[in-house]
Amino acid sequence: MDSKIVNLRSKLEIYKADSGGGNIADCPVRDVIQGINNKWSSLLMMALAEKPYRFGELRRLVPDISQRMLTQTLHDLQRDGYVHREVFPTKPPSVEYSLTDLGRSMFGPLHQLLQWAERNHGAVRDARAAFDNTQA
Amino acid sequence: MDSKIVNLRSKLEIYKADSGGGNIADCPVRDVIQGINNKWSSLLMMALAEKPYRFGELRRLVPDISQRMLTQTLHDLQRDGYVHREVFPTKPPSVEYSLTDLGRSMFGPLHQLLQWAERNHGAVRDARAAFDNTQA
DNA sequence: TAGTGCTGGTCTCTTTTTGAGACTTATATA
DNA sequence: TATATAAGTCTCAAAAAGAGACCAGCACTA
Repeated sequence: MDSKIVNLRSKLEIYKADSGGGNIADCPVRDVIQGINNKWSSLLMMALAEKPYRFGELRRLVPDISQRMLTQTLHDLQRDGYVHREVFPTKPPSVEYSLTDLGRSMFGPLHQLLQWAERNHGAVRDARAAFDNTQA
Repeated sequence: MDSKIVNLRSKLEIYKADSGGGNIADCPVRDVIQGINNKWSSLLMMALAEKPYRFGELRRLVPDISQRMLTQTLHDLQRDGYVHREVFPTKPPSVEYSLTDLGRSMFGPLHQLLQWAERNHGAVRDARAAFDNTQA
């Protein structure tokens, strides 16, 4: 069982935990991925990859995000270094969010995944329908 | 504001909602992505990309997933067509999970993203430290 | 023959996360 | 004077996730 954890670590060359303790849970890749892999992050990355947006623009662009989660997700993206936040001294002050170089770098592979989803959503929809049929 | 939604749609060529209503919320890409983009899916995909595993093996492989979420995530991955579930008539019966062709196809771009995370977790860690410093 | 462990789950309860929506502060406009 | 706008915060309710007990059927052991 433990040997299988080691096995997965080596095969994927991805589970190189800094701790060295072999505990899959404090794996740096998971740490990074969980910042990217959540409901709103990829959507906001997608928007900001197009061009910088202000807070209110993003809110209108993604109407079903709550203000609370927009604030929080942008904050997390900024903390992880993907997004730059700039305040302009207008009245009232406006805030612009844009991708950093790191953000643009990360958006490369993310975009590939999004494109896969675009190309294959038909297949996924069919799979769901088939599955739901066999269950019923 | 509505023109900006259309703008994002066209630029990214990704928001082609079946509804045609222009509502970003019922976008097929988001529908697919949310199945992939969650805490445990990518981790289980990563494990199954290596080789098929049984339920209990996966549980030991990812010690911090609850049995409840393992069941549910595997179920969702199966429903979306990424994972095949096969019951073997051993005593007690064992269940093996493996990737389908669709699953392997999706793992391609997902793997690219995981590799990005592997290569750049240092940069992300540094960004977090810097951010936390300016806040304190 | 009673006890233990293995399999792959489900069920219930608690904790965490998310969502909905009111509220803020300062300024500009009607 | 009343209203709007900006970018949030705050509170409360709802949804999702985690912890851990429990289940059935069979094999092995004492």
